[in-house]
Amino acid sequence: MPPRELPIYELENAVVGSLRAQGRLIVQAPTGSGKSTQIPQMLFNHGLLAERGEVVVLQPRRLAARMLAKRVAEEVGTRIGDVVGYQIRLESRVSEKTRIRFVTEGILLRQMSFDATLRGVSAIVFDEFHERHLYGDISLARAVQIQQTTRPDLKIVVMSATLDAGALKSYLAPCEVLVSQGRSFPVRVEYLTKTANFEQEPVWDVAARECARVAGQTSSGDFLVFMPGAYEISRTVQAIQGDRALRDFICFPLHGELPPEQQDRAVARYEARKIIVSTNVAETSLTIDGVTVVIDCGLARVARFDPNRGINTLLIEKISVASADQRAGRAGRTAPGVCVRLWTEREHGGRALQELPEVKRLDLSEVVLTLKASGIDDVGAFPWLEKPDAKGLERAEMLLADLGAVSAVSKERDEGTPPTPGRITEVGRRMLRFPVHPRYARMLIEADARGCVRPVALMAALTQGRSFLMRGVPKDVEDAREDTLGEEHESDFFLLMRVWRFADKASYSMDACRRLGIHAQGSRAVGPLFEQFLEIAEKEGLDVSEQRVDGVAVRKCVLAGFSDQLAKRLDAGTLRCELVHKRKGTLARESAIQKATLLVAAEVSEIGGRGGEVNTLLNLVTAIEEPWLKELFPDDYVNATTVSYDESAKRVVARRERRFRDLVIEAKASADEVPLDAAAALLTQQVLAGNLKLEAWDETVEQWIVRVNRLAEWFPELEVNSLTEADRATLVEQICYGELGYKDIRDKPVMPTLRDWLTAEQLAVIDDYLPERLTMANGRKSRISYAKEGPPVLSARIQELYGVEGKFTLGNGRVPVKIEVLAPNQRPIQVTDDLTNFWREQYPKVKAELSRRYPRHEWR
DNA sequence: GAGCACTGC
Repeated sequence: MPPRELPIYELENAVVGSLRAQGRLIVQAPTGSGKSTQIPQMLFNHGLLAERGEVVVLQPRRLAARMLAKRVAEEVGTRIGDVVGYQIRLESRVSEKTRIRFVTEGILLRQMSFDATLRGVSAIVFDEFHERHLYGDISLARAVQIQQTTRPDLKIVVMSATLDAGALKSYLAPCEVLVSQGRSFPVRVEYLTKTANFEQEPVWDVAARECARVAGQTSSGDFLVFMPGAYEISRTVQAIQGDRALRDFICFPLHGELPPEQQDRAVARYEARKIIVSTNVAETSLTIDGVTVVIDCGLARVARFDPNRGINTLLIEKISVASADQRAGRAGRTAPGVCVRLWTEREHGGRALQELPEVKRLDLSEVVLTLKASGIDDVGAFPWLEKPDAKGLERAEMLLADLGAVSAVSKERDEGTPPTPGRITEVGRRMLRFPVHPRYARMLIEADARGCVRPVALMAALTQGRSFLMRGVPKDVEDAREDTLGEEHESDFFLLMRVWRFADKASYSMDACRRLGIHAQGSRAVGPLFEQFLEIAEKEGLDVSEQRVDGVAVRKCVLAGFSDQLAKRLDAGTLRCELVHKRKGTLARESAIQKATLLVAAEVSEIGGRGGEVNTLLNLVTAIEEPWLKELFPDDYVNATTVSYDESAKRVVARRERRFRDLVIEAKASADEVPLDAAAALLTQQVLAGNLKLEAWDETVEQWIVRVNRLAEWFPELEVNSLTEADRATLVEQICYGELGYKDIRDKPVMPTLRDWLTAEQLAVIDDYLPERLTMANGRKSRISYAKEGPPVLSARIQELYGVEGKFTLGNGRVPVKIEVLAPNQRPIQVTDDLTNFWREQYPKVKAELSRRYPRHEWR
């Protein structure tokens, strides 16, 4: 189609007019409308750029940047790199003459962080903004800031296929939204009428049943089934192949871990109708022709970063409405289609509209460092389009401080007050020159001091992209790996290096790579990155000379970058580990480092299993020697005798303990003497927490404490100190003093210690003033109970009270006593403070009733 | 029966 006939040209006048008036614009238009190629040209042709200014078009993918530049160059009629150019990592085709420049997201953000005025840039176009990549969000926010301050003439255009334009519009206000409609084939969406319970009927069985049902209603077109992962896919394929109604179909699995030829087989065209069972690869990246039926289970595995624990998670979640629409659209590429959703319409209404933007899901440390380099210290106050969780920002600040990239964040602070924002340090600025995660940047700087920049640069390059070592390979591949690569006991990084060297030597040949289970494409990308890192390192004055590789030096660099992921093996026999920060994890099966007792994991991921159980896996492991901890982090390594309470022995013991931050590396009982006050304090803690019970501390003791407190209250002239909760702890501590174990304190008398609370004079009167028992006029003794509040209470059965009259008092008549009259069964029937009154008023009625119920008792 | 898919400097 000639460019002028593209649907986007309906908007030409509006685009130009709006940008002249406001400098900000949102364009909403679907794929195929021509917006990516034509809007930059409109800006250029209508004089919206300064005399030699350029329009920078932001693309999320390198391939798109390159292809779009090529197309636009053809349309403009120049060679690429002339008026129209592109710039992506490791590749730049621009010149002095370039006025339309397609770039990928990282390029623009770097340009902004090194030149805050964006000299030479007249306009920025953000394409595919709905994908909401982290760098897209940040770049837009920075562009708006720059426009508001130093560059009011800068034009900003945000474009997307689908967009929640409301939030964006108010973020960019004042700003117009222009909409262009697209064209596509209709897809009829069907829902289940009843919620499926995948616990009872597995998702693969439901999917196969729906396939069979729809197959009976259609006579042509292929099927595409979406599943969350490889395991569910293989079960679905089995279920489909076992279904007689589907025997005319051929069925293929499709996911990223499959070898390329199997992926090709799934996508190829056949005479017979086919069913492809796929992960999300088929949602966006792969297009499959001929599909008219989509069966969508509505689930996907989603990767996130949990800032609370500093752990990556990969768990099965419900997909959003936008993602479900994208999947449904796969049925309407070539003809009208059907999409069956394995959930109800009602449940659909409760789903999230969009996936969470990256800024809510990813580790933010690199972005925070970039912002601080631009002078934005308080990143919480940055005008985020969508503000990340405070926890995520805090986590990033902490990591950067640990790495020395940011001046230390004060760790002891009051609950609720935000941390003081740290400032970027000189080391932080040097780190930022390297386009890698701050952990690896820090390792490169450490490597300079230890003479191992080359291997560390290679390690950084090896971990940039996807892992290129296939998992779960067959036994023969495993054996081939071991034969070719040898054993490794020090670091998974070293094994990866050997894998890459092997692939590099074999010129990334498919055959050689397949033999060892290597993704050829992935390993091919390592070399150029390695070169780039070495180039930057050299420019930064690091020592990049070839040296004999010192494995110890390299492993120390790994420790410098990942000290917060130090782990200790719990037992020689298990893979379970304990990490710094009270986390737990399991050594991954595919790690070669199965024997180390102390290690650092460069990858910590939480993975959801089939039955919903969750596992934290430690991967990309490096064995660590304990003395390095002291060498690299002298302030965090402790080797001291500590005194602690041993729960199983119920005893305070001295231990020789070696610790890194809060991770105990080893604790051994020590013959050292235990200081008695420390022992008493620890035992007291256990007693007060209710874990240990002092048998002698009974109800009588509690009553005694109440009596002391009431004595202080009612007889202030005695100057008795009342006994508070804190005093109680002091008393327990006094009782425990001199003892080490529970067996020493369990039956230890407590009253002697408690009696010491009072002076001799006070002791002399307490039993007199506030006695435990009171002798009444008839000669009988009755118990008196004291409570924290209210008068003392004398309780006695009616028969015990015969012959007693009037009121009772204690303490020389100062404290009136309540009398609780009990029935023969000890149940209270009346509370009174005057017995004479009771005998006269209530007793006759009580007697009538009770004497009938208890005829064998005496009733006067 | 441990583990989606991407992408960028």
